[in-house]
Amino acid sequence: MKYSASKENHLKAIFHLQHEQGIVTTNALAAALQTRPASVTDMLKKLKEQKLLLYERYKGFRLNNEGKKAAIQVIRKHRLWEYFLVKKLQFGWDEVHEIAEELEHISSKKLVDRLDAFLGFPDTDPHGDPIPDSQGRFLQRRQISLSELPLNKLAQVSAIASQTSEMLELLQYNHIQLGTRLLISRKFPFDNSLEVKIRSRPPVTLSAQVAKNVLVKDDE
Amino acid sequence: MKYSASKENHLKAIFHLQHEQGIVTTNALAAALQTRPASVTDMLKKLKEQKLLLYERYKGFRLNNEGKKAAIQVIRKHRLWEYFLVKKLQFGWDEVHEIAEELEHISSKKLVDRLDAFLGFPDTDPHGDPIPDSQGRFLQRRQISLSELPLNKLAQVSAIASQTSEMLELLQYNHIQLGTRLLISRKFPFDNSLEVKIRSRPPVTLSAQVAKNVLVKDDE
DNA sequence: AATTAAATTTAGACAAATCTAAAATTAAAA
DNA sequence: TTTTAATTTTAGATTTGTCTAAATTTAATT
Repeated sequence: MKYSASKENHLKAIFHLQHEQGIVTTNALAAALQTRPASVTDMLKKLKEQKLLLYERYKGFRLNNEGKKAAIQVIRKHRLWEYFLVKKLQFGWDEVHEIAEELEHISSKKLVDRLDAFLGFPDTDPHGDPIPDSQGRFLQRRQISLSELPLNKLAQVSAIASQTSEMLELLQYNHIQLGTRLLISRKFPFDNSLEVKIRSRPPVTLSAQVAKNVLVKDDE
Repeated sequence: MKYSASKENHLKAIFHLQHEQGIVTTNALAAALQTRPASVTDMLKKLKEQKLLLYERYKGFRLNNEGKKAAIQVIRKHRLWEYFLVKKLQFGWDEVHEIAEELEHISSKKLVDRLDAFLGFPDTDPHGDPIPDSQGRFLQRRQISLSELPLNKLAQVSAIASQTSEMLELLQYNHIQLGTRLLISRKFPFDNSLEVKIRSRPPVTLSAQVAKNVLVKDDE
């Protein structure tokens, strides 16, 4: 199925917001797309019409399976083109986004798959984001600092940035190690410290300094 | 300056028709673009408005300098992408046109120039058409058979396909050799023979068989 | 030269995507 | 729990590119 560039942009933005915020609001989507809430509402109706979106007026919305599949294909194209621009055409990683915003709407599926092969089936784009494969599967997950993790989002510890023994001791004391599944249950804006929950354990508090050095990936 | 995909398509089609037919008509353009004459007229007004086109109603039209420059940039993009698809992504030369029709509308000038460098500054696309350089100059001209040359269009002999001695003798007798400037002054549909004029000489007649084996390039 | 035919343009409509301003609904605060 | 505020949606307009049908202009024929 082929969708207009504008529809693809909406699908992609909803997918990202859904992923990061759990729930998507009309205002948030309008802000993400640099457009107006009224315009978003118009588009939501069309996407629902095309059975890409679960949506009832005033009651929020989210992509259904079809919508997610479509969004992932756009993301795949975007990230493959970014990879191409940086690795083959010598662009800087910070100047490729705008161009990829255009390239991602080229429709040929065959083109994307050939490009993928030409690039050697990369699984991470120049910004560190995972590139879904031809079937829409993310083989790699995005690695971020624990301090960037949204509230109540389950994640898994994937690396420790600064491996001083003092740091490792502190983490070990708090039962945090590679592979530990955790989520942030509270954030304290005063000093940016975090309350972290590990399954079937009392919550522990981590300083901003520690959180910055714990890298996590989305849990599925 | 940036133009819509539809405008770029019109500019490109006018450029080609202008080049091949000398004069462009509303109907011919509509046919080339698979659209309606009325739609073409609408677009002509907009292109005139934007000072890309010399146009007065009912009196025909042609691109001005600005229009030509814009058209050539689109053609450059189209042909570079075709070259990329065939040489790097292993597409067949006969399956790249449609994809290039989309890619040619990506706007970044920097992208095109980087792509050009990545491809090694090719001067001919996979169909044998010349690729204009970054400044819009055609360094290579298209080679076609004399039998495909339009009426009254000046061209220059660039190659002889079948070099039998009988053929060369015949050509020599008619004062035709590499570099000869000529034009077709008449075509005889009965046997597809041609009357050919060479500057300051009486016209000569060539059979379809001979014409097929004489290759020519546009003269500038 | 008058008539017919072909080409071109205008007039008016439509679809997609967007907008502003006003109305409806939901959420937050007093 | 009213009242107020924020969010979301509707109604109606705008822009771009397209269309059909009718009118106009130019070209071709008799």
